[in-house]
Amino acid sequence: MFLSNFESSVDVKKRVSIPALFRKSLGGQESVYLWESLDKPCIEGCGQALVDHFEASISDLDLMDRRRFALATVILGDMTPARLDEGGRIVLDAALMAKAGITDKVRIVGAGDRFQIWEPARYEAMRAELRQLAIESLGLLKSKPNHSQQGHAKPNGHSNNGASDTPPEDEPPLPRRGFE
Amino acid sequence: MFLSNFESSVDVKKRVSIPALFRKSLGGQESVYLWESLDKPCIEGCGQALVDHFEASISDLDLMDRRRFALATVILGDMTPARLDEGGRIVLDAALMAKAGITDKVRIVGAGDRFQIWEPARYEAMRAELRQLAIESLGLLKSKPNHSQQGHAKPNGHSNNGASDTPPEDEPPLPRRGFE
DNA sequence: TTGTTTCCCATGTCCTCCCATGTTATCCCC
DNA sequence: GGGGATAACATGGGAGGACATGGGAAACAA
Repeated sequence: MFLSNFESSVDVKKRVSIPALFRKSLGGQESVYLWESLDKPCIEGCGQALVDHFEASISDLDLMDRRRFALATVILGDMTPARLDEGGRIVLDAALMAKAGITDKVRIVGAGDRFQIWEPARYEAMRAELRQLAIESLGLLKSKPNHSQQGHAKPNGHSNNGASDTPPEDEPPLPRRGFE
Repeated sequence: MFLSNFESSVDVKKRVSIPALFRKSLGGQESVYLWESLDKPCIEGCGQALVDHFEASISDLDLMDRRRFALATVILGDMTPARLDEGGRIVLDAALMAKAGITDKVRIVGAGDRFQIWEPARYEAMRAELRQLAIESLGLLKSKPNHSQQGHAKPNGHSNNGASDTPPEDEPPLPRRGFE
C-alpha cells in the first residue's frame, strides 16, 4: 500500500528516486510499471501485484468483447516497465515525461494500490481543487458502523449530502478493487 | 480511544512524545499516521485501525467516482507514517509542522478515534471560540431537570493514569477537557 | 566513432536506533 | 501515614546506517 508523498528531483539522465517507503511497499521488487494516467495529467506506477490484477481482470472478459481489446491495448499496451537501479531509482521515459509536463522536479504521491508522479505545480493545483471535494465527501468515510477495537466510529447521524448515489453503472470497466 | 490532552515540547530534532495514555490506546503499535486536518489548522493522527477504515471505505467507492480519487489523494496521499522510537516519540514532518504553525510546543488532544496536534496558542484560540459558542448554546440544554453530576463518582478505576497531565496552573483553566 | 543506456561506485546528508539523564508517579515497607 | 526505593516517563544527545543524488565506466545501437 502506497502512502504519503515526496518531492524528488530528476537528474540529467532522467533518473528519479523511488522513495524508500514505496520500495518497502514493493517488497523488494526490482521493477515497477509506469503508464500515462487515463484521467489525470500525471504518470501512474505500480508493482507486479496490480499489473497481475489488471491482466487477470481483462482475461475474464469475453474474447470477442471490444472492450476487452480496448482495455488490453490502453492499459497493458501502454505500460512501460522500469527497473530500479542499486540506488532505488528508475529512468523516466521521455514521452511520459512530456505528457505529464515533467522537467526537473516531481512529486511522487501514494494512492493505495498505485503511486502517481506529478509535475509539482500541477499536483498542487489538482490538490487544491480536490481538497474541497474531499471535505464534502468525508461523510462517505464515516458511515461504517462495524469498527472493532478502537472506540467505535462516531455514530454520526448526519446522513451525508445525498452523496450515496454512486453513478449507476451497469458494468464498471474493472471489477471494484480496493486500495492495496 | 484517545482521551484527554497534553502539552509537550518539540526538540531540535522535531521529536514529540506521544503521551503514554495514547500509546496504551495504540495497543503497542509502533507506528502512527499523521496528516494535515482537512478542516482545522492542526495535525491529526491515528493508529492502524482508522487507516484501515479509511482505506476500506475508499475501496468501497466506485473506481470512476471522482470523490474516490479526491479522498484517496487528499487522505491517503497526504498521510505520513511516523514510527515511535523507544521513548515513544515520533518525528514531525517539517511540512506538517509549518501547516499547523508548530514550532517548539504542541498540545496533543484526544478526539476519540484520532488525536490532534495543535500549536498551543491556536488550540487556545479555537477553544475560546468554541467555549463562547457553547455558552451561547446553553439554552439548548434547558429542558434537563436535574443534574446527576454532583454525586456522581468518577468513572471507575482508571483515573488520570500515570500521565503527567499537569493542569494549566495560573491561567484561565481549560474548563473541562472537552474535545472539539 | 558518437550518442545513449545500464550498471557500479562515491559522497554528503539526514534519519533511526541506542544510550543517558532528570523528573514524576507508584509501590512497598516501616 | 510517611518516606524512600523503584519503575515509568519525558527529554536530550550521539553514532552508525540508510538514503538521495552525482558521476563515471562498460555495454549497446546507430
